Amino acid sequence: MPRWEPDAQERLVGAALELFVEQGYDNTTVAQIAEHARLTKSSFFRHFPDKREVLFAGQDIFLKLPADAIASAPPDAQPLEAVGAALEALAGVFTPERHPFASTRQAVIAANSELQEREALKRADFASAMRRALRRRGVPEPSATLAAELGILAFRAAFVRWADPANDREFGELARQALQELQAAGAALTRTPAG
Amino acid sequence: MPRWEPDAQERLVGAALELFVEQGYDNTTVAQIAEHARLTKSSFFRHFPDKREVLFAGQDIFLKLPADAIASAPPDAQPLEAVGAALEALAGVFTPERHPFASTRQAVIAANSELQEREALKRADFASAMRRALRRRGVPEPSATLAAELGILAFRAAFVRWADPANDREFGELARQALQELQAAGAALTRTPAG
DNA sequence: CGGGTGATGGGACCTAGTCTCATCACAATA
DNA sequence: TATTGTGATGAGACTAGGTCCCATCACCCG
Repeated sequence: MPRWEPDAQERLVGAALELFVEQGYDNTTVAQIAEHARLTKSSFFRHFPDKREVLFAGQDIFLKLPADAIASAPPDAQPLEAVGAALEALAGVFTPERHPFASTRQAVIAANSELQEREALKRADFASAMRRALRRRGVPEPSATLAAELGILAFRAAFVRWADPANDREFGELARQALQELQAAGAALTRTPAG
Repeated sequence: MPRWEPDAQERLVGAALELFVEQGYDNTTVAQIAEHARLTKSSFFRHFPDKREVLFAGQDIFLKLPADAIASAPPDAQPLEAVGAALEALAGVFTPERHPFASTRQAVIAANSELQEREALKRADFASAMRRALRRRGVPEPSATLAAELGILAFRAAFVRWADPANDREFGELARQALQELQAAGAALTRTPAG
């Protein structure tokens, strides 16, 4: 039995998303979000370091799951195979139930450059985590960085397709496909060296 | 004869960098920067939309120069050749005179995540500009995105090497080399398809 | 029943950023 | 010389994000 009304953080996230959709990110104050979650501004900042973070709660798994997947890939797996495993490790995050939330959230982010800025930083951290995991496998530079960035590109493409309202395919499958498409494009690009 | 003391923007940038180095980005207020440039807080925000932007003044050329270079590349040039031309178009920006400023600035950014966030966004805009320029040449997706991102990776690697105090090589040359290294790594990665 | 513990409320405080209005330095013109 | 226009600046009020500190409250444990 919780001491106070439970799930404060989830309430804040829900209230924030709701208000952002209704009246926009800029026109919503932290005090409003907190109020709608039956909390105060003080408590909001106990749960999130700043206003933007309320839309990036729990994103730490994007650092841990893929890195673990890369670390535990077969020793003889190629870098891009490990990256593929990293993306598939995230399939559990993108379930059909979370589809409405994810697409709404993405629409809010797309409407605000402050949020896109934060998202860009998160992606950079994501890429960095995969890069480090690949380095630990002995993948040299610049291959590790390149493979990690290919993973990010595949992730972005897969997410866009997954978030489409008409989509009914599973994220891991979309990610695998996106990675293969990038691989094919990369092979085409590097087949005829530039310079 | 200028009406007021000239070069207000340059004075603000100089004052900001100086203060950021001395006492850190967080511990420096906009009012302090303005004061050191013999201006007021009001004027600061007339020259820059926010505090971070003072370190990204004039970065618009990173959108225009590369895009123009890609647009004016020979019609039969491969995507990565166009990207190479885009990076070389920036050589004029990275002159030896700007070396001290650039490396100091980069050290300040490296010490503050708020600034890294802004830099990540700028890089995304940079990549997007190159991607669009490639699309206008008829390069299909995902090749355009991939080539643009390879350009960003090459740019980052080249900049790090150029900014090294011991470096005496020209930026365009470093960029070309970085791009070729990435190309080689990409060929190695895609030689043995994953999955 | 009294003392921890952790989440919360409340409010003071600082600074980034916006907005409005007055002022100033100079140019152009009469 | 006087007038008027223009663009950059100064000044100050105001909002909101974010920090900090302290009191309070709900519950657990001894």
